[in-house]
Amino acid sequence: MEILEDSEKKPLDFIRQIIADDLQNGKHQKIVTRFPPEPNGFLHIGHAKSICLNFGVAEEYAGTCNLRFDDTNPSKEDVAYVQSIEKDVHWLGFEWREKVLYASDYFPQLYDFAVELIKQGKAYVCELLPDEIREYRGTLTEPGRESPYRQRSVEENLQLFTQMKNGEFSEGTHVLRAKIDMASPNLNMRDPVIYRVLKAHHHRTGNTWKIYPMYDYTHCLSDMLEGITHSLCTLEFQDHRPLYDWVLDTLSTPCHPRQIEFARLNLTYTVMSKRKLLKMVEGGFVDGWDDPRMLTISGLRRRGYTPASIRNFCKTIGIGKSESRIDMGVLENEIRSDLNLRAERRMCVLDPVKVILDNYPDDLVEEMTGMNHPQAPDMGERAIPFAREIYIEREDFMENPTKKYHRLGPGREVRLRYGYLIQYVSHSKDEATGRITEIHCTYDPETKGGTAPDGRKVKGTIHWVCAKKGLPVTVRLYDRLFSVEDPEADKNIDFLEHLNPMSKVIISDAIAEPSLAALQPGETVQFERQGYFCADSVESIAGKPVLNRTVTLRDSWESKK
RNA sequence: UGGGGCGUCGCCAAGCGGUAAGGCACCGGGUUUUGAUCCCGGCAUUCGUAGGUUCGAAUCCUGCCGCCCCAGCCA
Repeated sequence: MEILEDSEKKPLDFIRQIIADDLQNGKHQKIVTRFPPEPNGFLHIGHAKSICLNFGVAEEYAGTCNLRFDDTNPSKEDVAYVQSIEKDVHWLGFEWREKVLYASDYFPQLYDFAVELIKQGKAYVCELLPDEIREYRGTLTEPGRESPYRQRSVEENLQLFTQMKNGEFSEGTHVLRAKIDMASPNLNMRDPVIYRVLKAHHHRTGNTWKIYPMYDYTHCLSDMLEGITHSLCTLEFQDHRPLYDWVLDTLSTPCHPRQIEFARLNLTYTVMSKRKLLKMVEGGFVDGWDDPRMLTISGLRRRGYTPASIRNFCKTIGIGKSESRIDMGVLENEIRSDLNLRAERRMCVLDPVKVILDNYPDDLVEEMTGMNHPQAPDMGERAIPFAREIYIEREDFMENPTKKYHRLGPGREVRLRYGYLIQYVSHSKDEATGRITEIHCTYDPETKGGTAPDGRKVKGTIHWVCAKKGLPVTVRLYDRLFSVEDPEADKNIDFLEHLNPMSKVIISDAIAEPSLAALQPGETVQFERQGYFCADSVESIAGKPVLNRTVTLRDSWESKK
């Protein structure tokens, strides 16, 4: 089935308005954006927002978007991350024209620009210690003081910078600083460090460099070198824009990308920072970065989210500058509406209780026919075995049913989906626990398939699985990771205190209709009346899928009762 | 108390001086062999707040209030 994405016209967000204007008034003929992750962690749903924006805008306006790794801090980065990031961006459905780019590819040019800055008298080597630099920087309300090394001659700076490059100084002793304004109300402009000594192994340049450029200095120049027209980043970089512009203006570069900031994504019932995600992984609170409860791209993929649902989600929430927290229900709604169209329907009993049809032949096994998708006959049908003993959901039987409850109970008749109408006879239970052990019913032979020739109506239709032919499966019921909307609301309470203890419930004795044995890893089906379930891509084995619940079906009964 | 941002329905979000789009949620009703889907209908006299300009303001101006970000040799 075709991947559906809503194509209704949405008003342009403020970034697209700027871009459309720039194109229309001729400022640019073609737009170029970039997605610049640091390879120091896994991508999450928040990155997806940025990816959809940058690659999306490029697609919509016939431009290009570069995937560029911002790898200027070798002490935190690793190739393993670049691989997972590339995989995730591809999986979301985006392509980059040129080969993958790296800020580290520009190290030689960045170095030359630094020399140029020194020659202009706009940068100097500072020997203040880290603590001293902080002290000299001043505070939010008091201006900083100038470094005693600020007035060095160009020659001396050149000499010292060369020595830095040659590895003659140890980490923390020398930095190259831009000479801007120690009294600026913007702390980023108080002679920011642009190069530091770092003797770490870099995943791409190895040990050739002993000094590494800082983000602010690197990013604007990398953008410029690639001819980026619009450099889109999150709100916290707003204060950095003057520095971004200063570097490009001071070096009088041939082009000057425009940095535009937008609000990052926040969702209810989760946390988004890399640091906190890392803490959950390292603390063993989740089963790794791709735990289906994690809102990492790899976690969502394993959970059963589709690329289209994530792209639609990003489209729905839009782009703006106000900080917001999107209701998790919006994301869930997107995956439901996508899966509703494409997932085949199946039956699976999660909490089985046996039903015996007293008047059904002892050794007969019939084949019932179920639609793979009631609204899409072209998706075909499958056979479902039926016999005297079946399992139904424990919650589909009630000893003393209320008026609104229209499932099985004393005196009740219900329909077994694609099966027969059955009539309650008796039930037995464990007196000690009150737990129902068995239910006896009779079936109406005239109602095969579920319709009564006399036209009588039954209120309830329940799902079932043949006891003899059913396939035992392991099902994991995943739910929101946290039990409160904003786990970070109270600064005095560790966010981990709010973990939802029921976020992962493993059911090892569920019983599914036999056709489920054919489910391939990564494939998703709808268990009727329950939700969408995806065969786990790493733990499923041939003929025996392990199922992850992606999301439940909407349930208006749950809220009514 | 320095600087930079943000404040439109429960949650997002259009609106760009001419009299409040849309989505999610929610509430009704219809269809239904999934209490699902689908379909119909309802849901801000009001735009943080107080003034001002104007025939006319959510949109322009001023003050006030609230929230977020910034003092890494992280990105």
